[in-house]
Amino acid sequence: MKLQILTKNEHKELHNDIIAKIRDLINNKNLEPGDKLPSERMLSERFNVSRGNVRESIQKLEFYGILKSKPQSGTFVADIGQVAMNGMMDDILGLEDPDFKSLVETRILLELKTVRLAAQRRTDADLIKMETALEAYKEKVLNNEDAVQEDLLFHLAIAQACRNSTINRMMLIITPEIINNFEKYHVCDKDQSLKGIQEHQDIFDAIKRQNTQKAKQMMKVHFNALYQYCYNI
Amino acid sequence: MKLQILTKNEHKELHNDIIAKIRDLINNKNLEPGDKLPSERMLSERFNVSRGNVRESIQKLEFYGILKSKPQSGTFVADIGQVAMNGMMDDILGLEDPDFKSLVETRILLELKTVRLAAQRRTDADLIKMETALEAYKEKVLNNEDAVQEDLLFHLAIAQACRNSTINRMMLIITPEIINNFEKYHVCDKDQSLKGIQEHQDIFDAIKRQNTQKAKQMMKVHFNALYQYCYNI
DNA sequence: AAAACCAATCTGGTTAACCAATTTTTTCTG
DNA sequence: CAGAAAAAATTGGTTAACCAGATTGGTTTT
Repeated sequence: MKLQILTKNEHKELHNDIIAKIRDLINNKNLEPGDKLPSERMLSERFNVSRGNVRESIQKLEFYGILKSKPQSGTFVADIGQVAMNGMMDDILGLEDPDFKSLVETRILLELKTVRLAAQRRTDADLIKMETALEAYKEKVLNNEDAVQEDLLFHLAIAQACRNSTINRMMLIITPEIINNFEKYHVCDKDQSLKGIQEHQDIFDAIKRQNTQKAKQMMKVHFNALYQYCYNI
Repeated sequence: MKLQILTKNEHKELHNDIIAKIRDLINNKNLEPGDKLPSERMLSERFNVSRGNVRESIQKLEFYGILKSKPQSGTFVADIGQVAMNGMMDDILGLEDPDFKSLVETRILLELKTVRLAAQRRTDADLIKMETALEAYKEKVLNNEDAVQEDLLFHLAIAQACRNSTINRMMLIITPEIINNFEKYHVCDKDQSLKGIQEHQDIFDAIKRQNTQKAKQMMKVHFNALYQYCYNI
């Protein structure tokens, strides 16, 4: 086989192509939950791609819970049934790259929840972490320095305090994508930062006093500018 | 080097170990955004692990937006700054496996949003997809068959209609994990399924009439049993 | 006849060798 | 000496070879 280095897009297309072929294979062979897929070598030969590519696609399907690999044994169809499998496969293949609006919409949704949960569940250690991040943010802003990182860390500290590992993971996933878009669209400015100090302080105080309503309300205020901006792109 | 096959847990530990070492390296060498990391070969030698392990760790850090690989050139620190980088690294290293409660909590949060957005934004094509899934669900339940898959597909159809690729992606991530836990804890039963038909119908009707308030309310009702169950584990 | 055992085979996991694009260094030329 | 051209070294991407554990089918033993 000819060696060829792929661009990110070509790579993704090949990837999706293999995933679609695996789906068709499962359907054609009527493989049911628990059944074993042909070996990676057989698949790579049948699809006329390298074994590495097959492995990568299988790993993605494992990430989404559709397949399960067992070492030295084989790759198996997970227990989610044919109908669900096909539905999820279509979803996975149709996944678009996230746009800025959907990112912001999701971030606001998540953070309005994390701040409420954090107000309920925060420990003393969480408070210290948040306060540290808040002080670092203040110092940067008052020195007229860029404080995007410290802003971010304060929000991540809240997410950690909400004691929900799934939400926490999702915040981690969207955070870098948000940052990249922020830089691309130049969302931040100095005036915002000064207002931000008070807003961050209000949020922190509400969490400290375990006032869930107030915490959510203050977070809403904090996101107001971003919300407006996002919906006027 | 001795060959050794790792269990999933050992694999994860090695992985986190390498990530921590990369973080320390960036800090010690004071690498700033845009700077180049040592090559994969150098890292694998320095950390005394295989190059494949290093590659895998780098790919994870790329997923979270901390590093960027450029083919035939090198791996670079992303533009998020040292403070943010350290904060996110700690978060990534501290990520726990998702527990059932956090999954359900997150699913309810996401779906109360998707149903509202779907009611606003659904197209005719979305309606058809949802109705198809709904009819399949009805048929299964009325025939006294297991309908977990069809249930799931209806909810995924709503998620697609919400026109938010990020939320959609997150629904896809947690869905298989939810299913696995459902099976483990035997959440579903027959009585729920019969009630489920009416609840699904109510949700669908509200989305069709674009009644956002009603849609959210009906989804809340639909999740009530799950919510109670989850908080009493 | 059933159970225990063993070796050949098959599997996913792992490593090492190889490739092509890029970057750096050297050499050549004006 | 400066600049261009060429060659050597470096890099991430890719493929192929190898490994250890699991499976399987046949054989032996009880």
